Amino acid sequence: MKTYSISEVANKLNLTVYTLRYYDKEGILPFVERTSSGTRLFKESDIDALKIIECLKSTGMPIKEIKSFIDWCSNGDSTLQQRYNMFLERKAIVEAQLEELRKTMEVIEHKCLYYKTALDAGTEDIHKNKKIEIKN
Amino acid sequence: MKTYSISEVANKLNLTVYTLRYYDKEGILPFVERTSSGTRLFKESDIDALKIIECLKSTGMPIKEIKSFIDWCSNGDSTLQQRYNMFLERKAIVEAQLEELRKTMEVIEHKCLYYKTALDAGTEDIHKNKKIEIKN
DNA sequence: ACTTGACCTAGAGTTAACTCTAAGGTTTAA
DNA sequence: TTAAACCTTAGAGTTAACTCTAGGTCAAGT
Repeated sequence: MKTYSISEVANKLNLTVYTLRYYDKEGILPFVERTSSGTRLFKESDIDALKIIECLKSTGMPIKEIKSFIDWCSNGDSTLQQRYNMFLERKAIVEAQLEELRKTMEVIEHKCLYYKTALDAGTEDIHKNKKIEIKN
Repeated sequence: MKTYSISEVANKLNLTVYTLRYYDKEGILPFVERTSSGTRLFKESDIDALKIIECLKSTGMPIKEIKSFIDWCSNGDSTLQQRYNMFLERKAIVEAQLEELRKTMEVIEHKCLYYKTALDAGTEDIHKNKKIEIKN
């Protein structure tokens, strides 16, 4: 079975070796094996697990909570319900994030138009009588 | 013209008074006026500006960069191009964030299904022969 | 044999964005 | 007039997630 060194994994996943060692220190890489001399050996499945870790991280999940999940994974089928609940919760969080990001996008797009108009007019004053214009 | 105290603004925008004072210290609230005794008085337009600041912050923009924008705003029409460019750049960033968040959502939804199936079966082993099943 | 380059750990340092404390000033209402 | 409930500043403390350094081990190539 093919294995990868820490720097190979870092390259593959766009992380640094420092970050991977930090993750290991925090206990979220308990599955990574070592050579007799102590060098980490990452399996293909370890890289898959790291991709899930990065996915959870991208939802804003703190490393301590990711550790709970990893611990559950190590504890087998008795933790299936917790893991399912965790992903349902994450789903709700990401849905809320998407909704907020869409709102943010609307504001930003509105500002793009605002500044385009101002730039064409040469002055921001073009927007000064906005409310009066709406009235008429 | 109606004005608001720092704690009123904090409540209105779901921030703390500490955060607002920190923003002021960082120089992103130069427009907020004071009473003769030094108490901050927030105008309606200051609250609007804070909403834009929160919008930019939600895109991951660091406060130092937000300060550049606020400084440009203080410098009038000569900075319209910079401000326009900044919002175009932010738009591209938010588009990328939306795209990544959608991908994250797909992974999370997949995991929800995965754990639902495992939970119904009572064991994660139900997923063990996945690749073989696809072959047949 | 020895250099090179990758690996290791422990632990210190960094950064951003708060978050709070201490010490003090002001306003309001009984 | 005095207590409560605000407000102020300077500056220290916190937290998460890295990021790096020092000092050392190990395996491969010349």
